Amino acid sequence: MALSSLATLCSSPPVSAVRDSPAVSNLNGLSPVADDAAAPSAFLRSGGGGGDLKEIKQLHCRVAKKGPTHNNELIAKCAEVGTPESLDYALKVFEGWKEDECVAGSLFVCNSLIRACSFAGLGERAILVFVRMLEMGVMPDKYTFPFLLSACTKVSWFREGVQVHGAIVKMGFAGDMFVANTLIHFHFECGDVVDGRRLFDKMPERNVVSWTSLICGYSRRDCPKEAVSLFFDMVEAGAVPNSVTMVCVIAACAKLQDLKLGERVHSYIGNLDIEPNGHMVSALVDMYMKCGAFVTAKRIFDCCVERNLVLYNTIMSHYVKRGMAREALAVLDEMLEQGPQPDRVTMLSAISASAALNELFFGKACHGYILRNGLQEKDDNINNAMIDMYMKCGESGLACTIFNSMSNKTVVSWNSLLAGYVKIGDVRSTREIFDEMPERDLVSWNIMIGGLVQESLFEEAIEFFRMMQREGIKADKVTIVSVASACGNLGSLGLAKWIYHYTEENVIERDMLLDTAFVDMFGRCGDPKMAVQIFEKMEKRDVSSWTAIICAMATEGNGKQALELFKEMLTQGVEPDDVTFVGLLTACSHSGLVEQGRRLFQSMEEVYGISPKVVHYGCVVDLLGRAGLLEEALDFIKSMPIEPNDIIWGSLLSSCRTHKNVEIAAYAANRSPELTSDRTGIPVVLSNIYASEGKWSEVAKVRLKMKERGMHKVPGSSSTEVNGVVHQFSSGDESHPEMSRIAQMLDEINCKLRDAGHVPDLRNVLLDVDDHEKKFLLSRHSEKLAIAYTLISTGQKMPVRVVKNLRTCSDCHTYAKLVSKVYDREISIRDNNRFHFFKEGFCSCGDFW
DNA sequence: GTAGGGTTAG
Repeated sequence: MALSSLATLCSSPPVSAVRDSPAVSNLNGLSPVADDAAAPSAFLRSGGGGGDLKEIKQLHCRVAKKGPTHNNELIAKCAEVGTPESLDYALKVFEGWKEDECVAGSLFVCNSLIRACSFAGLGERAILVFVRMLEMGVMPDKYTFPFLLSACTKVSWFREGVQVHGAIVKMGFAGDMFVANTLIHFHFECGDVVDGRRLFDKMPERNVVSWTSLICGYSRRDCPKEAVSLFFDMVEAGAVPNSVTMVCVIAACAKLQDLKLGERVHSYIGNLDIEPNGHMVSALVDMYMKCGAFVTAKRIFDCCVERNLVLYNTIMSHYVKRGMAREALAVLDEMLEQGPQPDRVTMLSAISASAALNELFFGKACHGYILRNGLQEKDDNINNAMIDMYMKCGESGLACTIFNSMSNKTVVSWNSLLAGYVKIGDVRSTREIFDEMPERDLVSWNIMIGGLVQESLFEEAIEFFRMMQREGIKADKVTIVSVASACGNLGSLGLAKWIYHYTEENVIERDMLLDTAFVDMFGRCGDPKMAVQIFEKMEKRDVSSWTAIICAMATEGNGKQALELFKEMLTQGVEPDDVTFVGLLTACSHSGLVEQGRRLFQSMEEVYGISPKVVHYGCVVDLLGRAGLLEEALDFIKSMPIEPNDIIWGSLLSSCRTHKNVEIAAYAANRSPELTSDRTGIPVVLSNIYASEGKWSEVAKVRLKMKERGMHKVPGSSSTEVNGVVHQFSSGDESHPEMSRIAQMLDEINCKLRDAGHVPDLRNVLLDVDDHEKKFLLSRHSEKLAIAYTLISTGQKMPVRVVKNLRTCSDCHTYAKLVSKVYDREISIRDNNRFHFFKEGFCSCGDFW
């Protein structure tokens, strides 16, 4: 942590506003001992201008009786000082001016005053001066208008600007190049691209500023392509770009995120012999960062000795965006030691960095600094960023205090709060805020949908997506990434196809992230062909894209293909991450590739420097257990350097079930920490193992234990989609409206299967009842209900797709195989672990799962 | 005298 920064941030002299701050009481308690002497002087500087105003007043007293000429002197002095106070003072003097006091030189003074107002960003005062000078009969000249118009532009006073434009034309100054240049700028800032361009085209002669205004205008109006192409036109036309032109065109390249183009434009700086300045360095660093050329950007930053505020802010914001929050704070450290005084943009990055690092202490220090310097006044962004920071640091109370104190809550303020509650996982508050919002935009919906997905409320996420459509909000790629994830988790191929077509029909921008989400979605929905098709068409693929396709292969049970893809990924120079290994190990496990799995696990740390997490150990336990190597799996667990969790023991247990090993099962169950927690997986599996071996007294013991702890078994449930409607069945469920037809069908299937030689495996019934009852219960497993319903509700040869919440039992597996043959239907069952594709009596898993 | 870089939420 940047301690010196903290010390400095906390030791600045407080102003009255700090006392009213919600955070301040805490901050005062936390602040290191104030040591003003150690703080950089810039930090202690007060507002400035107070002394100058005193000087102005003294001057006023001295010249008061000397006549009108001296008023000029006084106003010129005010303009020179240029603070709001001094300009107000000038206006007051100006107000008292009488017409006959105007003398030669007054026009010059008025122009200077308007110029000063424009510089200070005080458009209103500039207009006042202009109106007053007209009243007094001081006629403006061509020097009056550029600053007057630019003052209007700066404060977005477009109505007044249009009036000024009228005055310009009436008074005959429209032909002046300087005035025309300002008019171009004004029109572009109004959003009036066409008129701006027309003005440029009509100019009889142009200078570098004319070109630059046009290039800048296009770039800022989100037409960076036109901006860059105009730059080349300009060079072609023989006009010589200067450093301002370069800044504008570099900014346009940054917007395009086109590194090649950026480098080409960069080379002009040397070729045209343009002296590099601070503005240009900042623009270049920003451009290279936005184009992903981090090393080049960093080199330019490091080489620059005279680092100005914007350059620091640029590098800081990019560090934060790239997840390098510590580095961002190190930059702040350097600024506080030697550099320019941090401003509101600096603090926005500092707050973001605090939020990313969960550094509440530092965040509060930033809050204090912001209040002491009044940076939060008139700046909603700062307040919004602080809401975000406090929410991320777990201080929802402080976040709400800031939120409630804001007089001008924008949709962004609401969204920041909303996103904060999503991050804590507080679905109820999120929903309440969402309902309470006076206005919702695309981001609000995206936060809500993303939040529901995060909380595994996939159906609700889809429902919100539909609601969003009904309200006429057009989804973007961020929405679709969340929705695709929801579809993938629901495993509904119909929904997946629908959302995919929605994206194509609505021409929603595709990027690597979205394509990767689609690959993942189709992988999970049992359409690996589609996943591969999308993957192959991708222009750029990162580690997540490769991982998604590897996982798709793993889910399908295509271990060999998964390993092939991994090889290809390495050839293309993409480094695997820990998630990639989850996919690879799962793939090996599902395909019985024990040796390959062992080797991959070994290589994780040795070759790729990735320390295995619990989930990877779980995969290996699964790999060994499924292959029947239960002793080795147990030894492996015993040798783990980290504490095995419920999932590890659960995985071993379920292998014990498959391979009927009661001893190891009992051992594992007793080691599992879950028996003392309130989740149910392990006791259920254990009781199932005892049940399948007919050890009913043991079953009763485990069940009693569960009951005492208030646990209950999660009921098996399967869903299937028929004509776009999802039908849900739970085990033994008779509530479906078409239950009598389903029962009839179940009987028919049972007869046909019996004729085909199928004997129900009654060990799958985990209750102590007679065989007749067992047969009945077995025939009502949820996947069987779903299969039967789909068979009677869909046409011949239509595939049957079932999604199950638990692992499918061995009887249902055999059942599905035979149904696929007897009824000549392709059947897929996605259980909580993988896909099974049944066709002509065989399953894609090769009975290995 | 006109034109320029960095900005919060998904």
